[in-house]
Amino acid sequence: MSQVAGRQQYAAHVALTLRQRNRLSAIHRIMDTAIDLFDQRGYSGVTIEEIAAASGVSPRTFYRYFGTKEGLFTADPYAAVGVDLYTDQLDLDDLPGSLRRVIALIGAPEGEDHTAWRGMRYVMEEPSVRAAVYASLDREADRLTALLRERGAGPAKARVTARAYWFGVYFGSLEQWHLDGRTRPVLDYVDEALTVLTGQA
Amino acid sequence: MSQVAGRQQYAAHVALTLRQRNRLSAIHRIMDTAIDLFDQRGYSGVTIEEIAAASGVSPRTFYRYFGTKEGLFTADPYAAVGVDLYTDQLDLDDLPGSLRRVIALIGAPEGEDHTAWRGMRYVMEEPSVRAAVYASLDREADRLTALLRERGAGPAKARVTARAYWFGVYFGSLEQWHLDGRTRPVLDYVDEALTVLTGQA
DNA sequence: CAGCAAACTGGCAGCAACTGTCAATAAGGC
DNA sequence: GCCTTATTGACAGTTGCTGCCAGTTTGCTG
Repeated sequence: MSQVAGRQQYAAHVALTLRQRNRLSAIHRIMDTAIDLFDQRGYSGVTIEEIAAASGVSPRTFYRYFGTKEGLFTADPYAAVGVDLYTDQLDLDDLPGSLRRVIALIGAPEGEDHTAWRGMRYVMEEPSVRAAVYASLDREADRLTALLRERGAGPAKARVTARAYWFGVYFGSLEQWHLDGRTRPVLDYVDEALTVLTGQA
Repeated sequence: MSQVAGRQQYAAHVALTLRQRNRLSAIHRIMDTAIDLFDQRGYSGVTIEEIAAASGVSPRTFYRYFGTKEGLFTADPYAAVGVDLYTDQLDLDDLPGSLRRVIALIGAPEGEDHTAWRGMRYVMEEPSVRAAVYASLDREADRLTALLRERGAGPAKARVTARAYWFGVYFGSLEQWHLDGRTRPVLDYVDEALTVLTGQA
């Protein structure tokens, strides 16, 4: 989820210490600054040193926050604060519904300039970023596989289902939506994709 | 296909020029040497400079052949010779059968030491290698999506199906097989995974 | 078989991503 | 207001990767 559009403003209702608030605002500032620069000069045309300088932070700190350059797109600011948006929405008996809720929660699809979706272009078009997002999907699929197994699903069923949902339906829907120019609502694409898997029209 | 175990001996029946033969043997030599070194000191414990030196090749040439360090695991030696093993096996009206043929063709699963499967460990366990393999799957899924669309499938159906097959069934099966210690035949896992998608027991 | 164009290789220089270390600084409990 | 502890910045160093050019090998052609 957050790996594709992980820069949100929800969940401000958690009590945060000053350090955490500073950290969080720095993270958001760096993310915005970075995408501004990318929009100007392209992803590979911007160095981390530049991003750090423009954000008023040392390069070393950038790495502490994001780990890698691609981490800008996969880091979930709220994970550091202990908020797990994904698990809250998960219902193992209703994966389609869970997926719809996660997508809906990420942000309103209308509005090309919605800050949450500005990074989508790079996720889809920049190979290294795309690869990093896939690694996130991989981890999520692993988590889901384990949960399904706890519920009694066989290894094959659990693994294939989890991967089909995350890589096929989730990412596939977002990609198709992006390729179509983001005109129709994302949820339409998700619904279409879900019927392919579940088989019912 | 080849991205997971792309170091085979099949297709020696193609007429090759001296340059191509030299290139091919160098590629195989480098791959073998590299995995030997990895087995000794771990993936990140070996530098490309060392691999090149041990293979009797300049580092620059390594990059010309493989592009990246992970390219060792995703490069298909036979693509350079114009052999497309995948397309030959593809039947759009029988994706399950196509997948079984591709897996069967990669190599006999028996024999832990079969040279084709030595790299599997790194594909599964080394994050950067895994990511590179995912990028390969991504490309294959794209190809398959386009082919399915040409056959009249809708965008959602084509995209979700292609991704579910490559990421879910193909990679999922190999992973499960690897996790289980490579005891039962791979094709058993593929069959199990296929029934999850197609729905029939 | 000689000669030539093309492909290939190696070495060098350089950039940028990333990491370990340690001193300096800021935050939060007492 | 102090003292512990987490967080940051600066520095130096390693490694993956690329552009460039000169030297060599290959394989076609007259």
